[in-house]
Amino acid sequence: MTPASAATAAVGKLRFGFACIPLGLPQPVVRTCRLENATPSRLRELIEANLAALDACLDYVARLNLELFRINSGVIPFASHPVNGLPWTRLYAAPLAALGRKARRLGLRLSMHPGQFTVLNSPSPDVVAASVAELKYHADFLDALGMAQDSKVVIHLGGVYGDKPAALRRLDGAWARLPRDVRRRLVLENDERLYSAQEALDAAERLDAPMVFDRFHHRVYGGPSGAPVAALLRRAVKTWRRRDGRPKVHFSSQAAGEKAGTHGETIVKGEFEEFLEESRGIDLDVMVEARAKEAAALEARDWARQAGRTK
DNA sequence: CCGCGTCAAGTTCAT
DNA sequence: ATGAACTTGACGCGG
Repeated sequence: MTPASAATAAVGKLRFGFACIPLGLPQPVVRTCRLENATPSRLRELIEANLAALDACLDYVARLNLELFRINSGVIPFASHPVNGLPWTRLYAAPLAALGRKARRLGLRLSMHPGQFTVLNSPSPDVVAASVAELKYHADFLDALGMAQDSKVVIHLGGVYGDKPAALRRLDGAWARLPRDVRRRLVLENDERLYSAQEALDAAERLDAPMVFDRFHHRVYGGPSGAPVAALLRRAVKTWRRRDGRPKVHFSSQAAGEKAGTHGETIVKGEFEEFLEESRGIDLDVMVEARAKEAAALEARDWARQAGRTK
C-alpha cells in the first residue's frame, strides 16, 4: 500500500443517499388506493405504475451520483394485507429482476423502512403476526430484485408497554422465530423516544444483527448512557459483518421551532461537521433524512467532499 | 377541476 | 379522551 492510499483509507469515506421521495421527479413515486377500492386489477395497475416510477427513481438517484436509496414501502400496495392476494413476486418477476439489475449496474445500495405498524415485540400475537408478514413482504421485495444481503430492511425495537425487560424478551423471542430470509435483511435502529442507541446496540449484539446508528434520534433520546457519539458509532460499526455491507448511519437535524424529533428541512452544517469528526477514520453509508430529500443529501455530500471524505 | 377530509395496521405522548 | 406523530402525501368525494 502506498503512503497516499494508506492516508486515503485512514480518513474514512462516506457515501450518501436519501429516503423514498425524490422531489426533483415530477410525478408521485408511489400510488395507492383506498382499501375498499383494492381490486386485483386496480392493484395490478398501481404496482405497474409504482415499478415504472421506481425505475425512474433509480436512474435519477444515479444521475445525482448518490449511492443509497430507500424504497417506499408502498411500492406494492397492501402487500401484507389479505386484500392483496396477487402473487406479485411471480407476476412481476421479470420487471423486478430488471430493476435489481439496474440498481446494481448503477452501483446503488437499496433499503426499506417498514412503518410504525411493524412491532415485533407487541404483546398481541395478531400484531406480531401482521408485523412478520410485513417484514416478509419487505424482504421478498429486495429478494425479488436479487439484491445482495447489504440491501437492508431497517426497523426499530418496538414498544415498551410499561416493562422494558419483558418487551426486550419478547423481541428476542419474535426474532428467533423469524424466517431466515427475513432475519438476514434486518437491521435495528435506535429511536427518538423508547430505545436508545445503547439499548439498540445491546439488542443488536445479542441478536447478531447490524445496528443503524441514528445520530439525530440519539440526540433526542440518548438514554441513560453518557457514551460519546464516536464511541457508540465504533460499537455500531462492529455489528456489521462483511456480508452486511458498509455500516450505515442515519443523519438528520431538528426542524427549527417544531417538536423535538421532527426532521428539519435540511441538515445543519455545524452538526454535520461534528459528525465528520466523530466518524473520522470510518467508512460509512449515510442516509440523510430531511424534508428537502435529495437536496439535503447532496449538500451533506458536498461538505464531506470538501473535507476529503467522499467515496 | 379544485379543495379538503380521510386513509390498513400500533404505540406513545402532548394536549 | 382525543389526536398527532412516526419512514412517506395521495386518494377520491363533493361542490
